[in-house]
Amino acid sequence: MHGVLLLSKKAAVTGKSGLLEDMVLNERAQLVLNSIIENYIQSSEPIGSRTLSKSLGVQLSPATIRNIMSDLAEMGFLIQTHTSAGRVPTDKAYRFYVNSLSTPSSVPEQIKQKITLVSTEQGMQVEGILAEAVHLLADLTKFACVVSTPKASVSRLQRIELIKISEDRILVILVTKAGVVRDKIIFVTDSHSQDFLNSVASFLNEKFKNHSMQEIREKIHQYLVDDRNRYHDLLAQAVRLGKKAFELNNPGEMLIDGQMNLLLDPHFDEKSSLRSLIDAFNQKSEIMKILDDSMRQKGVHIFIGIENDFEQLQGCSLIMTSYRNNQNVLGSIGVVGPTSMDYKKIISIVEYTAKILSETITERSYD
Amino acid sequence: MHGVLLLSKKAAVTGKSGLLEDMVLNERAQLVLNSIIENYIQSSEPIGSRTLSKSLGVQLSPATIRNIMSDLAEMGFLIQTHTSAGRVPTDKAYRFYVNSLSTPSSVPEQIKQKITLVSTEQGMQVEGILAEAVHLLADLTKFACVVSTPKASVSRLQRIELIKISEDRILVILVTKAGVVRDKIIFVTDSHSQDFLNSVASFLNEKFKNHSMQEIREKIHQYLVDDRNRYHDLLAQAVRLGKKAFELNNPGEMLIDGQMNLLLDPHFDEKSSLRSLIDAFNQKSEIMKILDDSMRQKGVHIFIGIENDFEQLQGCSLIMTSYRNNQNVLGSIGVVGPTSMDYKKIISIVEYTAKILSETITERSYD
DNA sequence: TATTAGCACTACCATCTAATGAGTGCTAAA
DNA sequence: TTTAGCACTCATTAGATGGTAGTGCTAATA
Repeated sequence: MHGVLLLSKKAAVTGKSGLLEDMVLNERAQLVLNSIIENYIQSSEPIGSRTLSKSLGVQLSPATIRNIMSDLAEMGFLIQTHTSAGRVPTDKAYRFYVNSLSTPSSVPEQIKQKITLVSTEQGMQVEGILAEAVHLLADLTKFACVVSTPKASVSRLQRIELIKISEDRILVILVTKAGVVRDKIIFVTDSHSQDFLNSVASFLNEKFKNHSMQEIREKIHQYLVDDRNRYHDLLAQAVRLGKKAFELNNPGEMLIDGQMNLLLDPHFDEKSSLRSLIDAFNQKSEIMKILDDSMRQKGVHIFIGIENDFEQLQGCSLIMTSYRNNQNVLGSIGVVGPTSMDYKKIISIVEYTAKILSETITERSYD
Repeated sequence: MHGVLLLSKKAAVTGKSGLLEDMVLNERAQLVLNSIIENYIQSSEPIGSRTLSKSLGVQLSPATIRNIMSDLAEMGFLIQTHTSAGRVPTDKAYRFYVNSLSTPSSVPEQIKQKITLVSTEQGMQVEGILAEAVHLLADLTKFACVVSTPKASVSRLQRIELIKISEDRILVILVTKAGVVRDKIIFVTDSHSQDFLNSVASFLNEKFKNHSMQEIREKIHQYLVDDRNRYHDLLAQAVRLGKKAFELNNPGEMLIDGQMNLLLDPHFDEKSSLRSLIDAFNQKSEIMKILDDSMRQKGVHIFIGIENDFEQLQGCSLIMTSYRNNQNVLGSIGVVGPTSMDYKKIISIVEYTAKILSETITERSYD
């Protein structure tokens, strides 16, 4: 026996029990599986036992590997495209692989250098910075990338402005602490002078500065349920206008970049999967949901294949993470790519980009 | 001879001179050429003389048509992909075809009904309306569509706000008459109180409301070259801040939608042309140039194949037109598609969409 | 008992061939 | 001037073929 180099050879592939249920793979099976996955990520072509035997660090004959592969296939980690083809990892395999990536690999120095956001120097605001970040990410990963704009509701008020546009229209400008400027039109039934609007605005600013939009909406609601006759006219009007001004308007937006990168990927060259992708990106609301979900928990979120709930994207993997300023989680950013992506690399790039993005936006915040 | 149905049969295909130089096509040649183009737009496949003979309204034998085709090919209107293939129109042919479309065909009623912008009802501002318009256009044409955001320089000032963010940063909010809200950060060396900024803002508002950004910049420049000691402190400061505030910052942006539609088009299925397209859309500045150019002149602009200066897009045709409010031309909107697009249909849709967009934005303008 | 060599088998792939067919150009007849 | 007829070209398609990369199984081996 060659001793050291050979790994433990217990019952076939699974752990000591030998049952498939556990899905506890012995060391050697793991080694083989990981090697298949990494090879496949590289080549995008089915991996055969002979190829693997060579590329594998350990000395194992093709026949042995075939046995292991056969077991792995039975357990659902591998499939064959046809009888005499090599094996291809399943979603389950990628999940196993990703879970086994304990130490988050660090970004190579030369890529780190590329991850810088320059738009901030040009007096650009949050949206511009986000656009740059998502473009950068698309460029580095060569996949499609998405980023959600900061949720207004979590952000705190820096300032509100009311500008009279016409007799029945008022332009509301909300500036949040996060550095986001939102504007919208509200319609009113009776006309107000700009002076009056200024008073209302300064009242609202005084009252609500530093409060989150959510809080503000609640407080205003409180005012309204109280007997409003107790308040003098200005206050009553201010509350009424404030209600409209702070009403949740836009459901939040997202920016997409690099969609077309996916087309160069060999995995999406069939027409059917292409169409499904196009549909997916047209239905922004679904992607938005995934982005929103990723906001709620810390760390990088990985959806492999069918793990995401959006059918059209179930041929893809998503790597998502949130970005924040020093106060709040603001939104999330991530990539959409083939399930056979280089997870190690992509995860680290997404993570690092989000980090830089967070730093940049924190710098830009108004606290 | 059959008389009526047969068209004039002068010397071959060109006018009476028989010289190719004129490029004056006789009626019959035009008929054939137009028919080839329309067939090809429909089928995306080379058109043969037999096919044409059937689909043509006039009674002409395949042989005769071959003669005409041969002449047209010699004149550069048609090419063959290989010796025994049917003919395919060249850019020159499309140009001829488009020029001969005298009466702009009207949009079918059922498509007209689809061209409505609803975002305006949700208190959305110009950018939102533009996003909806370009999305709509992409959906109707099934090509890639672009729209440029309103140029700040031509638009007139509705209002400026200055908000103190920190000791050295001021948030400038510019509201233009066109309904565009732009924000940016300016950096200052010495700190100002918010009260002071309010005074400056109200001074600037008073002084410059309804002036175009261009004018404002010029006036401020004038103030600066005048002996500034003649002005009291507020004025001097106002001018200095105003200079920064009104400085041209962003070069204007554009929104793209439906890029991926192009992939379903049979003309872009080769990898090479795909790559060139991806590059094209990554280099927004070049497309921006074309959009800018289309702003300067009235009407619909059509760039067929090589007619646009952007090499990466020379395999495409662009249909562009401007949109406006009741005061100014604000930007332009259009589609990018294969040279074999259905010009009649696309032109009319672009035109009509731009019209609706203009109306919607005019409604939204602050005049 | 685990591993490996050997072998039969499978299915894809690239290459070749021949047949098909759409389309042309030319020529001579109408 | 138009058209019918014919020879010719060339892409596309369908079979046929040999090669290749892979498998599963079995029996020999360490």
